[in-house]
Amino acid sequence: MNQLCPRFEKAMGLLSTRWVGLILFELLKGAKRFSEMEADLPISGRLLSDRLKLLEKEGIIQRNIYSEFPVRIEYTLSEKGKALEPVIKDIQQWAEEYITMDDLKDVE
Amino acid sequence: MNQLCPRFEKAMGLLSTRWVGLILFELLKGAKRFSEMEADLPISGRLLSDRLKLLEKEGIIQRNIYSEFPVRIEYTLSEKGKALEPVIKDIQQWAEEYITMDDLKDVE
DNA sequence: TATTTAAATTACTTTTCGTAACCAGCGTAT
DNA sequence: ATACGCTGGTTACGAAAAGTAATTTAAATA
Repeated sequence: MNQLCPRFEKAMGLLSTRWVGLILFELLKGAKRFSEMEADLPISGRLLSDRLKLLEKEGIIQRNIYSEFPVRIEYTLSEKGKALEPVIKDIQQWAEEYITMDDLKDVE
Repeated sequence: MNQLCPRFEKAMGLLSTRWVGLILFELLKGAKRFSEMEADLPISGRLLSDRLKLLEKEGIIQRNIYSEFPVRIEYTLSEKGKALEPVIKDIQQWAEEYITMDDLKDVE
């Protein structure tokens, strides 16, 4: 009986897309290349490629090409992306306070 | 080359589980019954059931049974769950500021 | 044109999702 | 007793998305 705010629903949809949070966390530390992110995150190249395209389309990240040898491509947060920093920080803080060792055992 | 914090990764995994964000948003408004959430959220009973079980297992929500006629079962946030309020509020604020009408058209 | 390196895609299998139909338990009416 | 109505789920199954590994594209040198 209660309408959800469409903007919130959209935002939540984006942020709850698998791996998007970790990619944002990574990019908050600064510009990153594809292979760096692939190494740092537990995500396959296929999905990393998908998610970077999604985030670029949504205006959250920028893709910068440097025509060096070999070619270098860096991903950075846009202003819209940087504005998500509080969200990520809050999650970090919550995790530190409420995620226990037991939670990490993950004995599903 | 950069290690992710396991607690953060776990928290992000939880929060980025489909529908979890919307369920939290719903429960921040107060106790809710299964059928209320099913009506309010664009989620099927099967997944709502799955997610409620997950969140209960993770200690984020509580399931309270009232033996009335007919039986009433209410879900509420635990302390751990309520502590996620800042995350949800930040997402709301970000959505209001950065999600445009265009974003909502979603013409993928 | 062949080489080198990074970035991205394709082909294929496994997991998760979404829809709709179905079941359980309990109090009440017949 | 048994049949019904109400809430709160679960099951079955086809569709969609994710995971893995091998392959392809592309650009600057040589």
